[in-house]
Parts: sequence; structure tokens; C-alpha cells
Amino acid sequence: MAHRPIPEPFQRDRHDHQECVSSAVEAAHELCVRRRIRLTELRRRVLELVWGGHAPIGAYDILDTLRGERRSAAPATVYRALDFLLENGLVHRIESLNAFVGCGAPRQAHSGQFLICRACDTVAEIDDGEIAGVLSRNAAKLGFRVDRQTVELTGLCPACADAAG
Amino acid sequence: MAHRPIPEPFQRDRHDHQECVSSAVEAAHELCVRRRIRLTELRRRVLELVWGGHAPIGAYDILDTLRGERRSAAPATVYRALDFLLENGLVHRIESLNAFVGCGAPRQAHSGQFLICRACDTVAEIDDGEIAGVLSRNAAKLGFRVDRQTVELTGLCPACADAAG
DNA sequence: TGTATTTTGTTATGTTATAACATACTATGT
DNA sequence: ACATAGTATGTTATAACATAACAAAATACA
Ligand SMILES: [Zn+2]
Ligand SMILES: [Zn+2]
Ligand SMILES: [Zn+2]
Ligand SMILES: [Zn+2]
Repeated sequence: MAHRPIPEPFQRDRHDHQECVSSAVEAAHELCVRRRIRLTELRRRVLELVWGGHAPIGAYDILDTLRGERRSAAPATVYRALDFLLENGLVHRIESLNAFVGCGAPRQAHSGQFLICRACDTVAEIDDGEIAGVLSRNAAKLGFRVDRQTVELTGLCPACADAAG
Repeated sequence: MAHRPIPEPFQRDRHDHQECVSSAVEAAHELCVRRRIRLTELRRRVLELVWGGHAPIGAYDILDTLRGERRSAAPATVYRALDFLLENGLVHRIESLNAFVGCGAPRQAHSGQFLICRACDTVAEIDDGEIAGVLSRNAAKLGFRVDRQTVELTGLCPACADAAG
């Protein structure tokens, strides 16, 4: 366990990313077994491609890779797989980038908050109860009932902030 | 001054929307004079169209209207005007909808937070220092330096929440 | 007036996402 | 094993959103 609570994605030069991918696939597998839904070969593969790194990836970038492996691949192929993964909380969509990232702690119906480094493109998901709480509470004060929170913070990750001074 | 702090957009059945539009245009005019930038006829008109209501409007919906008035209108016409308005904080982009809303309190470089009613499509911008503070602070704890905050809360506005029970 | 700068016109293209219907696969009960 | 219902994928077409590149016009200002 690291001493400082820097999110793992921002440790990118130091971590074993294959481990990220395989544990994400394993977690997805277990979640699908538990829910009696099917992590098909296509869906598993799209999940792996989303987990190609900790940077968000576009649907058409996924498609480009997939086409080399499966000649029938088309936009709908990718979007259907992504829809499945999104519905089941296995990936998240980054609205401000029209792109997708893997979820490191998959479970149903969570929004998370995203820290997006504009220098290295790394995205870290945090799941900060204080943030979620303030948002729901302050919206509720105005009579607004929140279903879904989109929180995307763009800036510089620790390493890139250091480099920029 | 209303007693309860319900954002004006959620008072939509009770407020004089022409007043919203004209005060937005006037505020834009003053801001442009102050900054010595040009609120051209085109830009003013696009601002008015964005202020057609308190629901977000897509660039191509703006274009459809504009075409009836200016035969040269094309996508670039609209996107260039929107870029100008965005840069100057006169409109905001709702990332989760690929659409735009007018800013009720224009000033440079602010992100705001948006409450988006999924039933009536009304969007209210709030500018909540507590929210902005908690986001910056909690990101900073992880060594992340925030440049820009995207906060979009989808749910039910007071009226629609009442109606839904 | 001449010249630089900004704005708009114009045409083409790039990028992201969905619709609609056909075919194939999987699970389940008999 | 077979029928069948439900789920997943293949396939083709199109919708929706956004930018590039260069020409012409308008504006600022010396
Ligand atoms: Zn990793
Ligand atoms: Zn997550
Ligand atoms: Zn109004
Ligand atoms: Zn604003």
C-alpha cells in the first residue's frame, strides 16, 4: 500500500499496468457471474481495449483496433458493447471528451468524479463521498432532486504539475 | 426578491422570459464595450437564440433558425459565434448534452454548476462557492491542480419532482 | 486612403452516435 | 435432441455534432 494517497493511475510510470487490465477483467467476470449476465468475448475484448491505458479512449479508436481482429466490427458493435459495460458500471463515459475509461471499482449505479490531466491525458476516478454529498445536499436546498452527477475536473496531475513548476 | 432561493429558471411558468433575453443581451453589450470586443449582429442574434429558453439548445437547432434569416448561415457560422460567446463567458456548454445555455451572470473564466431537469429540460446555473471549494480542495489533497470544473447534475427540478411525487 | 486585423462566407470533410432489420447464438423446458 | 424464446451480433444506412481551409468582406486605425 502506498503511503501517500495518490491515485494509482497517476503512478503510471511505476505501476504494472497489465495487472490493472487483468484485475479489471477478472472483476468484470465475477460481477457478471453474480448478476447472471454475459461477459461475451466481444464485451470482454472491448473492456480490455478501454483498459489499454488510463487515458480515455474514443469509440472509433476502439473500433480501429477491433477491425484488425474481427472483420465484422462496425460502430454499432462497439457502441453496443460500451452500452453494456456502462450499464453495468464497468466503464465510465467522460462527457467532456466523448471518450471512455475503465472503472477501477465497478459496482452498480455510481457516478464517480474524474481528474483529467490535460498534459498526459491520464484520468483518475475518485469516489469522494464528501463531494457527492455536498452536490446532492446543495441541490436539494434548491428543491432539485439529483439522479446522476457528472463531475469532471481538468487540470494537471501531480507529475505534470511538478514538471510545469 | 423571492423568499425561497429557487433559481429563476425553475420559476419558468411565472417569469417574464423576454426580460431574461433582453437583460442577457444588454449585459453582453456592456461586457463587450468594456472589453473592447465586438458583439456583432450575428453574435448578438446567436446569443438571443441560445436564450430562446432555459433549455439547452444544440448548434444545429440554432442553425435551423438562423438559416431562415441569413441565407449564408452554415455550421461554421454558428460554431464561430458560439466560440466567441463561450470564450467571453456569455454562454456555457453542457457537455453531457452537446448543447448550450446562456449564462445569467456573465464574467470571465467561470465554470458554474448546472442543474438539468430530465423531465422539462430546464437548466439552472448555480455558482456555488462551497461546491467549487470542496472540488478544488479535495483534488489538491491528491496533488491535482484543477483548471476547469465540469459539474452537471441531472435529475428533477422542484416542479417536476412535485409532479412525480 | 492604405494597410493590417478581424469577421464572415463558402465548400468540404472529419468525428461521434444511432436506427432498423437480418442472422446467429444461448438458455430453458420438454 | 428438439423447439422456442430471449439475447447478442452482423450489416447497411443515416443522423447528429464539429472542424479545416481558404476566399471575400467589413472594420480599425495610422
Ligand atoms: Zn494501470
Ligand atoms: Zn467507477
Ligand atoms: Zn427566462
Ligand atoms: Zn455562467
